[in-house]
Amino acid sequence: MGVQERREREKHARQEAILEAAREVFFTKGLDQTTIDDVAEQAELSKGTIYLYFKSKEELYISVFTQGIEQLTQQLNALRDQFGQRRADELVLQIKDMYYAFYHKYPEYFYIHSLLYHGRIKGKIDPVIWAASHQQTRICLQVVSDILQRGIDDGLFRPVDAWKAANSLWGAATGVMMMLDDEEHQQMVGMPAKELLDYTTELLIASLRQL
Amino acid sequence: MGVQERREREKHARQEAILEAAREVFFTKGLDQTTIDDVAEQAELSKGTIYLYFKSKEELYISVFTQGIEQLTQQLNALRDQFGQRRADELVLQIKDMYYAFYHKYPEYFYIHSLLYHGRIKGKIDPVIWAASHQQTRICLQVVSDILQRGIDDGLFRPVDAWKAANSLWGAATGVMMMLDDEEHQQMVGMPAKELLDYTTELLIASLRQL
Amino acid sequence: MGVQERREREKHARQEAILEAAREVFFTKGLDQTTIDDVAEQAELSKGTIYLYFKSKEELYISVFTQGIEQLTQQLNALRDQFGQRRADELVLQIKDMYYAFYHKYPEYFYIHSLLYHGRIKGKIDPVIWAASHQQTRICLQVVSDILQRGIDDGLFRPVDAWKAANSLWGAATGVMMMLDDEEHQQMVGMPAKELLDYTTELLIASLRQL
Amino acid sequence: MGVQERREREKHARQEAILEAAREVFFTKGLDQTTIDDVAEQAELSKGTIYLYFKSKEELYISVFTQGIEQLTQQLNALRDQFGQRRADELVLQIKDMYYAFYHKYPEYFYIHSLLYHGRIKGKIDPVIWAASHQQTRICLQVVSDILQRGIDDGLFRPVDAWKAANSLWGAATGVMMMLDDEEHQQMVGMPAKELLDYTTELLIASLRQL
DNA sequence: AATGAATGAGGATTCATTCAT
DNA sequence: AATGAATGAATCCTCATTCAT
Repeated sequence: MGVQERREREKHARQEAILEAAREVFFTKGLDQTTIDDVAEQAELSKGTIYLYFKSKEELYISVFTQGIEQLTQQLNALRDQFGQRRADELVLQIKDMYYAFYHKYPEYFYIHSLLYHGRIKGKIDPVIWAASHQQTRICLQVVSDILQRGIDDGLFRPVDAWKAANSLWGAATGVMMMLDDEEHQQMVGMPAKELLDYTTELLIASLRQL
Repeated sequence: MGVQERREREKHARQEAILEAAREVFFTKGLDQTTIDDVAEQAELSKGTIYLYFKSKEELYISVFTQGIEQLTQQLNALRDQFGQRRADELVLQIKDMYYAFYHKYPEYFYIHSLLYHGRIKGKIDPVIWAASHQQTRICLQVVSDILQRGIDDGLFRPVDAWKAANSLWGAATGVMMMLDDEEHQQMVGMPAKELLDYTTELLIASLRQL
Repeated sequence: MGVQERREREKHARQEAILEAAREVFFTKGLDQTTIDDVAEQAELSKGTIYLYFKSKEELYISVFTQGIEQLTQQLNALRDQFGQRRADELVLQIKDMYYAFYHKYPEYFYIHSLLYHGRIKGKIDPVIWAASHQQTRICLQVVSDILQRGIDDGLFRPVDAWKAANSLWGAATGVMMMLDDEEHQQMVGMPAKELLDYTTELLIASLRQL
Repeated sequence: MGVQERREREKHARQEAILEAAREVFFTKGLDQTTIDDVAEQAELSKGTIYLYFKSKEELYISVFTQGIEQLTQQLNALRDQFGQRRADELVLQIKDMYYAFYHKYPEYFYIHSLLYHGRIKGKIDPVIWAASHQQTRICLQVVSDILQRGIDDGLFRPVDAWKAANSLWGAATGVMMMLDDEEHQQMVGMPAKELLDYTTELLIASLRQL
């Protein structure tokens, strides 16, 4: 009895360890430039073992991605519980900072779009994993939308389409962060990513506010 | 004498043809998934010929990128000439539409950041070409900035930092377009990219306006 | 004491079960394309267990082969007991039908020659098992030879070399059956394997008959 | 002009050289046990070059097979031209010897059936090449059938179905040769393959003869 | 006896780049 | 200048076998 449980636990732990190692290398080198050998070495396991836990390099990659989004979702859900205690505009700013911290830890997450775009990944992974990944993103956006709606209900924001505004905020934030991700680009612009992000968010929120 | 000129002309024309072919395939498959054979076939040339004109796959890729930005720059410069005839806020909206059209034709341009980020490209290309690429981007942003400044001077916009606002607009626009680039993501959001772009731009400009 | 016997029995039963499962997959996919995982799954056992009963994939394969030939031998021996009741030419026809039925059930047995030929197997299996496999084949041929000799003694067949004729019959039967084993080849020839087998046997027996 | 011709010639010569090298190793080790490296080394070329001429290991294998059958076809066609000069039964014996010589040089050709049987090959090769391979086999059988028909028309053979008899002869010959292909099996039987082949053919022809 | 996680050698295939013609 | 044949390093994935539990 206990044996099976322990095995289960160990198996899960190993899977987590592989994901952690994979994140490390994928974020350093990108999907195409990362080899399974790289991941195996980082995880201090043999190549074959990686394939015991993940069917292909692509599935491993998307799993890393999904896990990351899950973390973000958890944070957002925790925030949701503070609905009663804070004003909606404060919550939005908190989300922004949360998102920024996430971006700093997992910048690669933003580049996955490029791979989706070219169909580089789609055909090679389990549809279930694929769907889960999309679902997570939806949940993130939904939390933002709910918060905005709350602000509207409270008379803090104008009666805009909360979902639309949430997507605007999310997209704009992503865009400015990505733009300043490149070191040289940042020097050209002459300000840190955080500053531009704050500024952009400020502009958007100001627009949403009830006059 | 005339011979040399003709040669020069032909050489340039061929280079343009290769760039055109390369754009076609790079945009369809992405850098890593594109082979030189793909480019050669598209250009109806032999593999070896490609290497007569470009030192490596990476240099070819960045050249495509640079050329694209050049086109955008030209359009923006043409706009600059209308400074006297139109209001700054109208010009900004025109730039937005121009940028959207550009994005529709060359979505890949947005993904190059991912490659820059991983250093996938930098070490393999001629520094001169590299610098030119950055310079082009600066010019684009400068035009937007100039237009905003003009709006401020005209009392149309609040006295914000034009350069900062230009970067906000550019980054936000890029972000929302990229976000809705993925077909499935677009379905999840439930609105076309253009609509979200228009909405986001509207919000930002409203914020900039003199009350 | 009784415990040991039961253990012995169980062990044997399990070995049989593995052989049965192995036959199933080996005959479907061939030696090289079959994995031990395939066998384990079919047997509803773990990979490791297979290795408790058979030293290697090759030994398992040859065991399957030997077991099949043993079945054929048993049938042939049963036939031998009818020596007194039937004419030799009738017995030969019965053997032919028996062989055809065997071929239908175990076509793979004919292909093992290819593996023997390339030495693909020899070095990897227990010599005892190997010798047993050859011995079985000899027994089959001996039964046919004995029947032919009986026909000769009875004045039914011409006084030919019974062993030689037995080998002719066996080889020819094998050849025509294998030839029509391939679906497309069969379509090309335009007749079912059984028909060609009957025809060929008829021709050979006619030749052996006393005029 | 001459350049293109020479290139063409060289290309063909290289392809032939690869086929020759491939035959060598395939016949020694069998399809599954042969690596492309083996072939490349034998051909004194690099691995990549092999793939320049053949799409996959399987296609190379079937090409070797087809080329072998082509040789046999040529020999058979040459024989056809002697129709006027020799009796049909003599021609059949000549074909038998020709087939035996072929078997001695290319024993592997007989084992290809095993690979066809398991579908090991079919899905991985160009249908055109595949069809050609079947077509060649048909031609071989047709020549034998034509000769038999000639013998029937000449009153040398009984009025049997020539196509059916041709398939019987071909299959039987293949079967006895394969059976004695294995060295140990041959020792068990106690006679060389040629002797059993001659004997079997004799029996079959005797059966076909007009009494 | 049974399990199944871990290993790592092995092999097919691809593709950027070179170079002789 | 243009070609395209040749190269061989690189990489994904498989699977027979071992071994600790």
